[in-house]
This record gives sequence, structure tokens and C-alpha cells, in this order.
Amino acid sequence: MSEIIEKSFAYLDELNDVQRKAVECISGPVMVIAGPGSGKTRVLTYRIAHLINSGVAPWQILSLTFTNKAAREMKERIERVIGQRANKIWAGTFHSLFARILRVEAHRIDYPNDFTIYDADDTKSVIKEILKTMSLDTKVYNPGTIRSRISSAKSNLITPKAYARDEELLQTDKMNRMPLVHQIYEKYVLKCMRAGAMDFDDLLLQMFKLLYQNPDNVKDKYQRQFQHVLVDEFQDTNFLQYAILKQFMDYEGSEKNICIVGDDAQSIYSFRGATIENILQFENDFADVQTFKLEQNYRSQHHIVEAANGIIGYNKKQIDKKIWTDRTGENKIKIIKTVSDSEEGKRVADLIIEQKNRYGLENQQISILYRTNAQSRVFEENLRRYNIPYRIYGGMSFYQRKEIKDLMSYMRLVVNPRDDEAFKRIINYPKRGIGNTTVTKLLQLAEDNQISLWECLPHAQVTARTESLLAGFAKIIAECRVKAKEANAYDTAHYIAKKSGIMTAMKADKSMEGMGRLENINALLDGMQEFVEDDEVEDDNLDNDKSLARYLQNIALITDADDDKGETNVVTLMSVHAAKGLEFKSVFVVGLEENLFPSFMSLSDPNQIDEERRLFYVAITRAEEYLTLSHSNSRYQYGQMRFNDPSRFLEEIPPENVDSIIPIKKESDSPFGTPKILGNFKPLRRAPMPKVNAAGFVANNPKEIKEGMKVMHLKFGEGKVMKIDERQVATIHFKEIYDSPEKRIMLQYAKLQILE
DNA sequence: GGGGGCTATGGGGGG
DNA sequence: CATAGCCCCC
Repeated sequence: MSEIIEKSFAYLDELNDVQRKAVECISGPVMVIAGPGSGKTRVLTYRIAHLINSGVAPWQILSLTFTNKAAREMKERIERVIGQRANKIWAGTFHSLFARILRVEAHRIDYPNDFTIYDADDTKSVIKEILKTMSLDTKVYNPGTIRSRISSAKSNLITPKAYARDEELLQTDKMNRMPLVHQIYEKYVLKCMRAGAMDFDDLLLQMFKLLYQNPDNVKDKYQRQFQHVLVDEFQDTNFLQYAILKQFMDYEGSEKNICIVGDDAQSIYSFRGATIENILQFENDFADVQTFKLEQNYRSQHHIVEAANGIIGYNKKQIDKKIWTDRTGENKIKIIKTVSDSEEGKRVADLIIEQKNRYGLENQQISILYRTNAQSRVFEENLRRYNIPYRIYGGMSFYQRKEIKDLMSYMRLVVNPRDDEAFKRIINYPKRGIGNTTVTKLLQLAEDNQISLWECLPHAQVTARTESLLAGFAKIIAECRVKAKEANAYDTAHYIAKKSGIMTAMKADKSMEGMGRLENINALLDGMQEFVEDDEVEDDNLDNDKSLARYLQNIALITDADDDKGETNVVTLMSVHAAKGLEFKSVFVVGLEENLFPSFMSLSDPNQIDEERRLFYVAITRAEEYLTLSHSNSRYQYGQMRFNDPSRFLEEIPPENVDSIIPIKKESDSPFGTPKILGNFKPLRRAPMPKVNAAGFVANNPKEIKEGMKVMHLKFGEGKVMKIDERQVATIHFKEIYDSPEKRIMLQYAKLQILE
């Protein structure tokens, strides 16, 4: 007996003193301040394992992480220590776990349990709709800005009414020439309610409401269940998230078993409402907090650790701590200066080749980090040229593609017919002759009666023809709903794709893009089949529910970082934000220039500069052994050449940790000659436009253009006329357009020069 | 009502 | 540079 217990506690020996104390201190409020690479994940996983070994049931543990991937990995690690039971832990992001609870409880707060989750695009579209009804100009009332105002109001538990009374908020809106934001906010909330939809903030806000208003004593249920709460990356939680955590803890006789782990120096999400105040407030809100500081960095060599310490010292507000390492190593930080962004791309790619050859690095040990996603292109191009496989995180994800959103909109409407955003998207897709006029009528009717578009369908005042078209659409959705009740997600989706006419429309399109779209649709369906056939009962699917509603819930909160399907040994390209929590043997932080990193948006506000500095701190502490920083004298930004000074952060690095500046090299002297070909990989999604020499271009009379001719187009370059139809529309294959070479050009207006 | 070309405009990080 | 929305013609 004792042997078994001893054996099962063996993991404690893998911890250093502080880590072990943080793991063993299992009751009452605990705060762990964890520097980069200090074994934070290890503490969290072992702490959970230790809780379970100490008699806590896995389902009584709520573990909140930043990404679902982090949660999944943590569960796997715990499973290795305590076995299968680990599955029952409630581990995930705030958003995904609360969505899961709301799926069961939403009816108690006047939402359907099958509520839709609106993404950022849906939200903006709702706001645009409101602006239209209020006759406000979207140039002045920027939907994106309004969205973030509403989001931050929700994140701070400010209701529309409270917003309308808040002098400071009103003042800010006035200064932005948007005095009516509070009205838009109010309408927005009503519209979402009407549509049975929650946006990302609602997943938190409605969860809070559920606990705070406590209908049917539902609060007790969750308070009793979640005996132990753990929160990772606490520095990036917002007021609302913290308010929910306090709700869980707030009852008579509560043991307040809450363990937060974070690092004030790595707080990088204040733009979406995260606040370091939460860390500082924690000790005030909970009595007798036990605090542990993890200060030993196991990840990075000492030059990197010292550089990080050096730069973060420029920030004023900090929790006192000293990050140190006993790792040695001679690699100093390299700084590259280039003349242009394209050269920056080339130099980084050259250095990657060099590191791979000289140090035997694998692709997967290398990462390129940038401040903005828009910077990825030059690196993409150069890696591609050297045949180095890579993967870009962020940017447009699979689920944001048009064809995927179209099919998903059908699914959404089938699950929740009140989903107005889905409705608008597909009412006339595929084309069924229901145009803008009709949709406008429906929108007006919905607005007048405060009901959803779906509910308006039978009552629209339209011509008999349109009426039957609308009825046809309603019939399709109704039939799909019947199917959805009895069939699983995959079968329903198949049925929908067929009934809706999407499949027919897709298959009719034989163009290159069309084929690609069909491929994506099929990929989505394959993914759904996988979802249905996966017989492993995951803990967040205890009932093994394979319905369409369930599938949509799973998919709505997936991000790029969550699924790492396919290629594994690839160079990683991502924003610094996305790199949080990751580590690589070699890291390139690029674009270290004033106006870019730090971002021009932050220059006027010292607090924001501090946040940029923390972001830089996060960036360089991702590196284990090799850290290379680059900046360029000039770069193309928004279509213009810009000239930026080197980032102030470069000067803040202690000189003793920096290698002498590497001089600019000429194109020809790549350190190892011509790079060798290394495996194959997916082609670049978006090829650059060809460069056409405008001088010397003379457009021919369109009447002279005939099939089979070689022509020059000012924008698309050289192409061959494949076909000219009866309406004088030419199908031209442009040889320099890689992703979709076939364009349909109206001859009447086209500027084409005949080449031969 | 539908489609494509053209013009003006904005421009960060993400669940 | 990307793209939303305008505008024009079928």
C-alpha cells in the first residue's frame, strides 16, 4: 500500500524547492509569480496531479488556460502521471468551458441552449446594420472601433444603461465624434438577444450573469463542483473574468482554493481589457494568500536571460523578482540591419539555412516572430525560395474562408433559425433570385417588430414570385431541421450541402478557385466525419453528443493555434502575441523598428510603450539558444515606402549580451553557397502580382482581340486568350498569376495589348 | 438582380 | 497594399 503511494508521488522529486512548495500547498488561495521558462506548466500539471492523488475528484478541478491546445497538452501530461481519470478534469479556455456550461444553462437567462456564437465578423456586421438604421456614417462611426468599445464595456461589467450614464466614456466617445456609441451598444445587445446569439464577450458576461443572478440556485451547483480552480496566464485576464472567478469562490464556508499563475512582465493583452490590476488585487481580495516566485529560468542561455532582464528593467511598475539561469553558452544575441524589408526576408532565410547546416537545427526548432501579421509575406517568399517548409499561424484561418462560412451559415441557421447573421449570408446563396430589395424589406420588418429575419419570412409584402422563392428557402431550412433532429452532424451537413444547392453550385464551377473551394468544403465535411466517428469519449463531451449543434459549438472557439494538423517539422511564423507560452531553440524577432515595434499606435502613451516592451520581453524569452533580431532601414507599409529608425528596444539590450552587428551582405555571398533543396511543402497561398512595365504599354482596340492570342494586361501581365463568349467576355489565362490564373475580362472595358 | 472593374480608404495584437 | 463598397452595364 505505502509503496503504491510512494510511487505515485515520485513526480515531486522532479521539482525544485519553490516549485514543490507551490505544488504541495493545496488549500487556500495561492499565487505563483512565474518568470519565463521557470517551469510554470510543470507546476500546474503536477499540482493538478497532486490534487487528484490527494483525494480530489478530477471533475472537481477547473483549470483555465489561454488556449485549448495548452489545456489538451496539460491533460496529456497529467494523464501520464495519474492515468485515464485525467480526462474528467475541466480544463480549457475561459471561453470554451463557459460556452459548455451555458449550453446547459442558457435557458435560465433567456437564451436558447442552442445559442449561436457570433465571431468578430458577425459582430461588426450587426453593428453596421444598426448604423444603417440610425443613418450614421460608417466613416465616422468605425464599426471596428465601436466593437472594441462595446467589448471593453462588457469586459468591465458596464451595461448599456451604465454606459449612458458614464461621463468618462461619453466624453471619450464625443472626442472621437461618436457620441451615440451608448445607443448602438444598447441596440446591439437587444439584437444579439433577438438572434439568440452570444459574442465572445457574452460567453463570459452571460456566465457571470448566470452566477450573479443565480436563477434556480444554479450557482450552488457550480460552486460545489469546482472545489479547486487554477488559472494560467492570470496577468492576461480581464475584470470580468476575475469577477467570475470570485463568484465561484464566494459562499459560506468556501475554502477558496484558487491558484493563479502569472507574470506581470508578460502582460500583453491590455488592448482587450486584460489588466495587471488583477494580480495586484488578488492579495487584497483573498486573505492569507500564499505567494511563490519561480525565478530560475531553465529555458534560455544566460545571454538571453540577461538581455531580457536588461530591457524589462526599463519598465517602472513591476513585481519584485530576479530571473536567473545557470545555463551557460557563448551564443550572444545577433542584430541584423538591412536596407529593405525584402532584404530582411532574405537575410533571415539565409541565416536559417546557416543555422541548420552549422548547428544541425531542425525546422521545427526555428521560429520567426513579428509584431504584425502583415509582415509575414517576405519571410514566406524567401523560405519558399529555399524550399524550407513553414507554417504561418494567425491570419486567415480555414474557418474564415468564404465557402466554409457559407456552409457553416446554413448549419448555424438550421440549429438556430433566429441567427440573423447566418440568415443574411445565405438567403440568396446559392443564387435563388432573392435580391437586395427583398432583403431590405425583411430587415425593415424585423426591425419594426423586433423579431428575427426568420420569423419575418412568411409575412413579407412581396410579389407572388418572390413569395414562392422565400417559401422555397424556408422549406429547405425546415427540411434540414428535421434531418438535424435525427441525424448526426456529418450526415446533416451532407444533407444541407445537397439540399441548399451548394454542392451543385460548387461542382459547376470548374475554375481553379472553384476547385479549391470544393476541396475546402470536402475538407470541412471530412472534419465533421472525423468528429462523428471519433468514439473516444472526451470529457467535454461526456454524453458523446454527435449532433450538429454540438459540432458548431466545438468549432466556434477553435483558433489557429489549437489545431496542429499535418506537417510537423516546419519553421513557425507567427505574431509575438501568438508565441506566448512557446519556446524554440532559435528565434528571429524581426521588424524591430520605431513605428512598428513599438507600434505607432502606442508611441504617445508611456503605458502602451511599457506594454510593447513587455511584448518584446515575451518575444526574446521564447529563445533557448539562438536569438537574432533584425531591423530594416526601409519597408513597404500600406503601399508606400517608409523609413523607420531602429527600435528603442535594441538600444536597451545590455551591450555585453550582443554580438557585434553583422554587416550587410551582398546578394551573392550566402554563407554556404546555394542552399540545398529540403523536402517539399505547400505552395504559397497568395502569389505576388506580376510587375508590368506600364511604359510602352498600348492598349489595342478590343475588337481585335481573338481567341488564342497572347495579350498583355496592365495588372495581370502576360496571358493567353482561352475563350471569348457571345457577350464579349474573354477568359484569359495569365501565366504569372499562380493562385487563380484564369480571369474573366470584359473586352469592352479591358485594356489589353496584343503581343502575338 | 447580378457581376466585375475601379476608387477611396484604412492601417495592431486575438478569443 | 488589401478590400469594401460604389458604379456601371448587362
